[in-house]
Amino acid sequence: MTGLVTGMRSLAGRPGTRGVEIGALLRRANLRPTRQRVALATLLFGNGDRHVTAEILHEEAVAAGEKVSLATVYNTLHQFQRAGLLREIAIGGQRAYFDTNISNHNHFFVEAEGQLIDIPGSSIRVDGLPEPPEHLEISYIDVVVRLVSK
Amino acid sequence: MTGLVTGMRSLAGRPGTRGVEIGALLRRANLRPTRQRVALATLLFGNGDRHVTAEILHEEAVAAGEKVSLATVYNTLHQFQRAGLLREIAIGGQRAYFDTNISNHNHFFVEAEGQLIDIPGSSIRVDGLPEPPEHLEISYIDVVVRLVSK
DNA sequence: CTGTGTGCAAACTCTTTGCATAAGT
DNA sequence: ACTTATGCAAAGAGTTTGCACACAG
Repeated sequence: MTGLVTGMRSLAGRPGTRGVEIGALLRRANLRPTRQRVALATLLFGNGDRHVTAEILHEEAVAAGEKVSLATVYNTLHQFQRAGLLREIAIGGQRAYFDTNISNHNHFFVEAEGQLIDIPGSSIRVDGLPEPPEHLEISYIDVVVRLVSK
Repeated sequence: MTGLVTGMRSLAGRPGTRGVEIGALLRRANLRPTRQRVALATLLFGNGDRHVTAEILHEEAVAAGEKVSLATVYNTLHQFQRAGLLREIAIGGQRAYFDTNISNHNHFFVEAEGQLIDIPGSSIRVDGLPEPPEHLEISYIDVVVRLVSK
């Protein structure tokens, strides 16, 4: 059995994401560039890869002076996810994390702080995976490396 | 960089678990063998490895004629987990899964049905893991292989 | 008896939804 | 104008908690 690079199924590539291109990014995803979406997208994609919860993103938007409701943040995160701009990370617990890095990669999870750290997709290889049951195929492989204090 | 077998930190070994030993199992964990705990432990450990949610276990207990409240099922699952008899699996979503197999292993997750399937711990190897950040060490490595219909 | 466990209901957290209003094209 | 998005508040899931009663040792 040969090694497998982990990560999610292939997605449409995401364009460069600085400043003024946010509108185009949204339009390409068939999402109207409303004020709220632009604000959230700017927070998410305007400054490198990020891991956010709905609540964190909402707080940031409010702190930045944007009038956005938490419900809209949830809706928007899911719209972005459907559009392939975000990926949801399963870390257990009740809070949902979204990752702006949609390329092949995995995560360290610092249990004490609920903090996620990227592991480049090129580093980890998973070997020895059994065949999936009949009629099922691998969508993607999640690797979460849990960290605790030494 | 060398390969790592995935799984959780080492735990006190669990004894064989058929029939009459349940009481001893509980006592060893410093948990009084109450009627409810014995009933739940029997459902959990009496018949091979299992993956349950609180709700499923509660339904089974009720179906088996046991008078147990859902709150007690939650309490009991967490007590068992603290005692090292169960492990919680992070599959994302809001439902918490508990696994009676506490040895090194990982999971297929059938997204359509919310079903978990064990992958023996001896099969999977993770290679190429970067060093964790300062002062942190690996607690365990979660590998969840998500499956979808072909 | 004494202390621990249980059951119930209420509280809590996170998330989703329905519907009137607002905004984009 | 026409359609889609937003905001609010309420509902919904899953889970936890407080406290009186019940039970194991």
